Amino acid sequence: MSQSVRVRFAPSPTGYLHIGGARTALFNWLFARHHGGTFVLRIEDTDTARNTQAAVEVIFQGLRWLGLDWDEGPESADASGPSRGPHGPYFQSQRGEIYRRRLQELRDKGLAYDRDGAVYFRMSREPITIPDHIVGDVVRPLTDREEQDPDWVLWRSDGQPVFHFVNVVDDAEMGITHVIRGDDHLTNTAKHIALFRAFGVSPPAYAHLPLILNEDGSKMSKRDRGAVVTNYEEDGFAPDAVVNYLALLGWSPADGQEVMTPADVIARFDLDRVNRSAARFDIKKLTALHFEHVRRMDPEKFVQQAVISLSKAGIETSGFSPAYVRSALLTVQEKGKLFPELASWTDFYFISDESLVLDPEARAKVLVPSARPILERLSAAYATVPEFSATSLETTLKQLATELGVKAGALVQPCRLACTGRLVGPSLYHLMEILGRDRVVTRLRRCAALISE
RNA sequence: GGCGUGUUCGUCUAUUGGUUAGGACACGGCCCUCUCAAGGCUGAAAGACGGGUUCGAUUCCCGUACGCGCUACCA
Repeated sequence: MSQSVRVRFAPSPTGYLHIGGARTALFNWLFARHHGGTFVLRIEDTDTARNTQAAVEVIFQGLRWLGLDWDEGPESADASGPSRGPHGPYFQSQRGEIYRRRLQELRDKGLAYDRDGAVYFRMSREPITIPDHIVGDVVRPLTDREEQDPDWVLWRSDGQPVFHFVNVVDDAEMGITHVIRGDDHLTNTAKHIALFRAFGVSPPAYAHLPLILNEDGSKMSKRDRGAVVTNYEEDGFAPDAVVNYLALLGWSPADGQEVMTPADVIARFDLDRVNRSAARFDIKKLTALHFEHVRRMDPEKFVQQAVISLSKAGIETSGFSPAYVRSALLTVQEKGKLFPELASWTDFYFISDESLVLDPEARAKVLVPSARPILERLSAAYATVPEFSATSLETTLKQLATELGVKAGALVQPCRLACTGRLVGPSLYHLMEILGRDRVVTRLRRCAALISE
């Protein structure tokens, strides 16, 4: 079956990409990639009033950010624009002709008929078993209401086809082999199976994914910040980390590996290890995964991304040599911070000695009178140390501490504050080496001068 | 209401009749240490409840409770 797998993600452009939708897209994509199949993107934009081109753009952007590329589907957010693949158009709003033809087919077979201005489907009277790869076989008997009247509307009296109909027609036309979608469609799948049979097409395999809930177990709505994919981009998460985390919600690899690149996930992914129960979204675990990904990220890529987020925070690195920017930023890669937080960890590398602002709280705590001679001695020592390298700076500092009869920490803290304006940050000796002798000495002196006798 | 579906540490999960119920995140402690992290060691922490079946149930069956879904000329 490897060659024939065809799956699709069929979002409705509502103006944002829901995290649950992204997870559905991801599982489809993973399944296709794992089996060497085809991932189709289809836009269900039948609600013309609400579905704008901008709304389609948002979906594209979210999928692209996550790295979920589609093999068939639109190439433009414009519904009448170009597309890729032999089964277009991939916007439902452009497929009216196909739907009308399929409706006629049903009429010809005596399976569709008019009633009250709408067109009804002659539904199966028998219970339908839904074979689901995740949930197992689900028998869906008729409801009380359906006992009376099992038929349902295919085409509304306002001239619009209903979701169940277009969904099945498209899946049949596009040769979809596996329908992987949210749990909320499970019960309705009986209708879909009946329709496939009516068309004489054998239904695809089904896999209904459990839902993603908020941390407190409530349902995620667009009002929840975590429900909207673009927010993760804004908050500075690495997309690979989000993919990794999403994959782990409802699925786990047989080997128990937790930190995985998309390629790692593809290699391990299959439907047989997908859960049946809903999962709560845990931002802390996502963050931890983000740290792991950042730490393992290619340094050049890290620097590139860090420069962008620094620029967004108003810190310009373009005035410095690429080598300087690179070595400065790499001192914080191992910290695994979210990109927007990087600014407050590295700003001291890129601002002038004069505009360095000392954190008031730290200043009150560290710049006590006894710190003045320490800073003076240290600046003198650093002004003349032969080699301005991390190791020699460390040796020098520790020697001075011994000489003064104090612990190294008594020198480290004021020194760090003088150089960076804060008490936390990258490795002190490395940061000073990168800053260079002139700036370190200047900053130490300036700081010493701030302390009144 | 009816039908469907789910329920293992706080959270994500492993385990498909026999385990001291494992891991990860978060949390506590210790070590390391120039800060913050990281890392190492370590601690606390779970099978919703009640019945069966079985020599033996987290695992199979039934019921109860609770959550969720569907029950539309919404998608």
